[in-house]
Amino acid sequence: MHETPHIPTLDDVAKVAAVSTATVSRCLNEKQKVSAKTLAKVLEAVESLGYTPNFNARAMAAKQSRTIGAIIPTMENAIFARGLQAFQETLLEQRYNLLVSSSAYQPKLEAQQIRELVARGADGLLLIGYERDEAVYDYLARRGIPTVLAWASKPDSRHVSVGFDNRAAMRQLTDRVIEMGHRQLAVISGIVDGNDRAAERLAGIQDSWQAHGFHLDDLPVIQRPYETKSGAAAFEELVQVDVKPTVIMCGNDVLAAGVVSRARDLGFSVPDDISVTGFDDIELAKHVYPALTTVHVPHRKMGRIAADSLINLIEDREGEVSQQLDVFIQMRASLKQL
Amino acid sequence: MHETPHIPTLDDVAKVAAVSTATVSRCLNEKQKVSAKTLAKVLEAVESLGYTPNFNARAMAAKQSRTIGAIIPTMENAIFARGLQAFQETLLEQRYNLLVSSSAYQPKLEAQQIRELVARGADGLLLIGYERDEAVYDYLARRGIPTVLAWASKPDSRHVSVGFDNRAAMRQLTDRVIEMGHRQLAVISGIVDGNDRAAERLAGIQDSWQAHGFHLDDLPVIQRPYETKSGAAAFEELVQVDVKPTVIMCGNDVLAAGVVSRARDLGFSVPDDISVTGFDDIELAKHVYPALTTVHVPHRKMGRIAADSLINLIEDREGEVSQQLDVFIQMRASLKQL
DNA sequence: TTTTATAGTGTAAGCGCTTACAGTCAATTT
DNA sequence: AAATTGACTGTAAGCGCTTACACTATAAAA
Repeated sequence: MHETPHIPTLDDVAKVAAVSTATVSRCLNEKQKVSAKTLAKVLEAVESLGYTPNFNARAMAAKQSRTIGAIIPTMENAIFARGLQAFQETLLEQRYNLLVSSSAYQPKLEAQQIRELVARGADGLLLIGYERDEAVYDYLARRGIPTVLAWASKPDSRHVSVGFDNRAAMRQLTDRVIEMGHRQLAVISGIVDGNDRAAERLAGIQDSWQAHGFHLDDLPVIQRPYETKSGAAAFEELVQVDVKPTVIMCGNDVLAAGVVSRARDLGFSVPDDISVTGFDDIELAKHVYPALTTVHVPHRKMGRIAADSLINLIEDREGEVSQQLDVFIQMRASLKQL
Repeated sequence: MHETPHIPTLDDVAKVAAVSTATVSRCLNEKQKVSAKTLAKVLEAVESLGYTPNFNARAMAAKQSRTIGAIIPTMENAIFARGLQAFQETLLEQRYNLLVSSSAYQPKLEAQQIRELVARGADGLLLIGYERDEAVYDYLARRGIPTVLAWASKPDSRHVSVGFDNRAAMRQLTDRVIEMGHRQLAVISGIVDGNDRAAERLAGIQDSWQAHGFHLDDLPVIQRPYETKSGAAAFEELVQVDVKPTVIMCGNDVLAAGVVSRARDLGFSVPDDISVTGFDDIELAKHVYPALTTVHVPHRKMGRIAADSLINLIEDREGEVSQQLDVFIQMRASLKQL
């Protein structure tokens, strides 16, 4: 394929510095085991040759890579961006590197990416949500790959997770909505199939709805992918019925943003004609107009804690227990008292 | 650290299938060189053992990794998300994998990440913008690492780039703004230091401003990081002067979104009291209110072409020339004729 | 039938590193 | 002075894979 210019190796450095490869390796990884004189000599050789260690060789020989893999459903909207950024920053502080890939919400693809990352020697994995094929967990267990599940929480499960209770949070939001006088709800949920967070959120709404004595049949629900345009389209469907909803509760802020803008384009006033709620409290939620009432999730905190837990797990330290974070309802203009 | 369960290797597979490791390797990589019978036998062994190839070993032995590295300034806002997603999809189609890391707009960190990815055996690199230390380019050249620069375009340079002319685009937008009667402009630029895209965009505004016979001294410019809250804060500064601007041109949509919401919070009507423009046409631009007049960048197309170019480069095929993509001005409500 | 391809397989030499182990030598102890 | 220690350093055996090369059948050609 390519002209291969000579790339300096440990051997080259060793030769130039007139020491053994073992010594060079020590200079790079365990300075304290080497005399100051040797260290200087070696570093100079490294410098002059422009040597960079070959990561693959190192990982293979050392059987650890200081690399963490993360697989998120999508990079295309900001749902995971903030948490992941914090996750990465925390890892970096501890000299771990992050490899990210995205699964496009497809379990098959996710499973493949997991293998991919493990094959790459990831020391640990960050996965979103807990619902996946048992075979995947088996694989991870057999390989002894420490794994943290985030963005969801299942305290009773045997996996360590750092997240929040999607269901309870959504139930709480729904309680609030109903308290505020709304009786005609409509729901635009994410696609629940293969997405436990979406499923839990929907369940949370239903919990509240039933607890208030209403019947599930009277709760219109449509499922759509997490994209603003899906939210927009769904809105049009929902308002074409006889009894218009007084509030549309969305599975996340992205859907809600789509709803709000389409509503405005169609001449509806939010929240005077119709209220809208979201979930996640991403940037977008503050900047659409009217700003979204939503569930605030401490994304950065979650990312940070997930990183710490994972590293603890990898380094066999204590403190790797699951954590359930608190979320709260962020009231903004898109939801109105009736 | 961890109990190390036995992880099956090529040797194990070879033993179980009663063939040599070379044959197993062929079954995995060059099926056509192997008899159907052997293939079946081997695949069965692979299956029964739950074998997954060790990536590091493979990369080391084969001296190629089918991995592309990308370093973007940030994952935290959506500027790069869409293009990167398309980039990844295109790579995947050709069986290349993507490794992403972010440099937080710090050249030093970027340089480090470049070495990191190269050390990991990346077959090629995607970098944003062209402005970086010559030493970095030297390093890349010495190692023979094919590199594509995106989100910017410098046709005369020796590097291959897939992007658009930030300066010309912003100049065009500014021409439009001035044509629409605006004479009191104010600019919220990104931080231009170490960010050639931001610098070019600012230069584009200045080009137009001067071409229309105005003086640079009369063009208030402030630089802020690409965050909505910076845009919001900058807005407050800009309107505290005697002669309020009739339009605020922002270095990108993120800043503009911040401006628009803060303006509203402070009781300004956009665009009646003040117009606002952005750049990039990310999702956010459509969903803030009023929607942003901005420069539309074909992010997905750019990502796709960048991927194709890079692969061509790596595989020494033709067609790896730089491409400059067309952008256009997307008029929306945030900019008003005076 | 003998020669010559050809398809399929095995052998073994690395790829660039880490690290157990052994060795050297000067500084301390006894 | 001999023995012990400890600080450095070197030797060499892998880590799990790919691939050049050699080899063995079998089919095609002569």
